[in-house]
Amino acid sequence: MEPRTQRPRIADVAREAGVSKTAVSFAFNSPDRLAPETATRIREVADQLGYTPHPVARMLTQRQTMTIGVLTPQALSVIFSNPFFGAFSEGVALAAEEHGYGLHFISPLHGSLASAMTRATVDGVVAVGLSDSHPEVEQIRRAGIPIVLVDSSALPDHGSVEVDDIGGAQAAGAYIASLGHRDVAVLGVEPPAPGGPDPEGVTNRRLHGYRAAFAAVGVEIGDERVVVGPASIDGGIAAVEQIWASGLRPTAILAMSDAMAIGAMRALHQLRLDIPGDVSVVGFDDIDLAPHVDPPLTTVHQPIRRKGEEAVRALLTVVERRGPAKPEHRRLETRLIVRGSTGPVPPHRREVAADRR
Amino acid sequence: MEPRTQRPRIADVAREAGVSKTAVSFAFNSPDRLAPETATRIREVADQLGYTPHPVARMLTQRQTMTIGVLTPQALSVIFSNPFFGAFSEGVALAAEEHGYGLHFISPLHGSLASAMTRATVDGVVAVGLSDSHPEVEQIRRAGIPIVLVDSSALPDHGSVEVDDIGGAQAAGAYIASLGHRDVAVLGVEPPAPGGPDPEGVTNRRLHGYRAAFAAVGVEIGDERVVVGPASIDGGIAAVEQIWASGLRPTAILAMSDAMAIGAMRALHQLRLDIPGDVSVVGFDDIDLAPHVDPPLTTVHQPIRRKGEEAVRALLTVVERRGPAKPEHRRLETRLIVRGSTGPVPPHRREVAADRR
DNA sequence: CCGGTTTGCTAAACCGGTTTTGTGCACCGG
DNA sequence: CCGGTGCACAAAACCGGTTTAGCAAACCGG
Repeated sequence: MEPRTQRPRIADVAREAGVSKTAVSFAFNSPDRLAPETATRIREVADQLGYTPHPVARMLTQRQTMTIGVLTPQALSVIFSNPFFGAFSEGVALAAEEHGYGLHFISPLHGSLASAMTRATVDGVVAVGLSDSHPEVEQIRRAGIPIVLVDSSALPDHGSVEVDDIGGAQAAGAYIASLGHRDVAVLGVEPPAPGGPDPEGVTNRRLHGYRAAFAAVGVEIGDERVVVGPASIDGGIAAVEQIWASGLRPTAILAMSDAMAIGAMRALHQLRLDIPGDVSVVGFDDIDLAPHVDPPLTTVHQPIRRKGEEAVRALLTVVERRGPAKPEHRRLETRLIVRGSTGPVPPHRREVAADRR
Repeated sequence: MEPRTQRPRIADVAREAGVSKTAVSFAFNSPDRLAPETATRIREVADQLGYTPHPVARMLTQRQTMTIGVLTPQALSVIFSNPFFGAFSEGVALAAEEHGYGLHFISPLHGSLASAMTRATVDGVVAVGLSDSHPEVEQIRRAGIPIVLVDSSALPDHGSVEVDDIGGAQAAGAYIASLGHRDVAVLGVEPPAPGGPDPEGVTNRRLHGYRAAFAAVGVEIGDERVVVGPASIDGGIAAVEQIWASGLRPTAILAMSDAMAIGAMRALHQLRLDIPGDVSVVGFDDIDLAPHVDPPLTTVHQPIRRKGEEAVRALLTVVERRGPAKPEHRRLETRLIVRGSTGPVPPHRREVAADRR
């Protein structure tokens, strides 16, 4: 009465073709070990029955999944709202496809990254924005899964790909300072871990760069001038609203992501402020659309796609050779790209450097 | 001499705890079938050994992967370059995470979607832009994998989610026509299948809408005015270059994706043309950044995220209940959003309707 | 005190393949 | 004519778990 199992199994093919399971397996995986006509006969029977080897069973015996995971400490639904991630995924996908690997996105399941990890069937993972402060990393290594960290070089014995965050931020800060701005605000990206600002995280590295640049002109960027939020347009809008609500009136905004910068511009526009006439805005990432927004966004360029590609390449070198090759640590360049969203500080806000504190 | 197998297996835990494999399995999956203290003891041993059940083995016995696939007929690296896809993925991810499912992206492996499918371990797939002209669909159904089609309602016995492409395109066309434009060009999205223009595809539906709108004012949009390319910024640039190279000088461009529209604007800008003064541009999708580009993009809005969500929901209703519930077919609304990239036809190009053919 | 049910666990079968080992037969040189 | 080698396939073990069937001891009402 039960319709039995839906899809044909290897045993069905074997019976139908009058051979053993072994023969069927051979027909698919090493046909040269069979007499040619036997092999073809088996295959005929197989696809006449509509048989394809069950991928899970195959994974189990071969001990590999031909899949790499992309691990994010935040929900995919928030991650994907940042255009940066799309471009990054593009790079990851490019390298993965090139090597015949599939892509599996892993994000916290019911709030737990750890439990999501245990469900995931991957040969290795690219973890973005995950520092060693995350206990998950330890769990992954215990599971013996190769891992490459993106945007955090925390673990020396695992591969990593990052960019020169400090240098990029410093360049952006120095440029803004050179335009005469002394009253600035910083828009930081939400730390992945809700538990405090990760000292090794992207946010802090970039902040360090900004601060270094302004320290050089004798200006200190206080914590009250740094507001963090999700790296999205809405996040940028909310951040600017918060800044204005707190009474600050900066003449320049340093955003750690282009999406936030664009949101900031929208919010400023709503406040009837001109960019860059009243307020300058500089982003970070240089997403594809950065040159196309109004005004064209001055931002720190980072090679987003290459970041994804390099991460996968680094991962695959350790995945594909059994032995743990010495982990690669790669740091990619950043550079400031000046477009139209930045300009000199407005005259009435000009102050002598010594004026301020 | 061999370091044996890396990660501990269930048998190791069983031996160490002095119980049977069954007991260990129970300790994890149905602890109530064990004496409380036995269960806790087993778990202690387990995580002291660093044991977690092997996900692949678990999949095999439970006959489910808790993963859904997103199937695209094009390489992920090209798909992800379209901001639309990021937003779509956001919706997919949201619904998937909500139900505890992981996400697996499936794209052609070595050029073959079919072989990529056989490798994929998923409980169901959301196929975007895949019509029944793709033989893969047949293969998937034979494998007994539930499927929901996005942007093509071709198969009545599978769920589908689409938007009112024709209506949206018609609205866009009618609006452009109402501004006096009679000389237009269309930027179509590359048909997923290299094998000719899929008559059921998105491109043709939208084209149908545009043509209907212009037919109403007595203008026929000839095939020479339709150029297709990848749905990306670069695709839009290339398409406009091709149009200009062919000698056409349209006063309005109807793009089937915002990314192409933005690329088109860039190319037009390079040609020293003003938007919308010389040429009007209208997109399709209404991506997040559409209001922020220069000039703000007039476009046809479609609920991108909801499309992803609905697709997953429709898929899960059939995945989660054994029996094949009657497939859902959902069609979402589109609407024209007028912003700044469109305007009246320039005076020197104004022509009486009767003038043209 | 006895037959029957419940409790707590184990042995064995199973999921659907791959891989190792084994076997019958043809072939082949000595 | 005979032992050795190679070929084509089969039998059985295995991958790492879950699930079913089963069994001994404890419990329980009469």
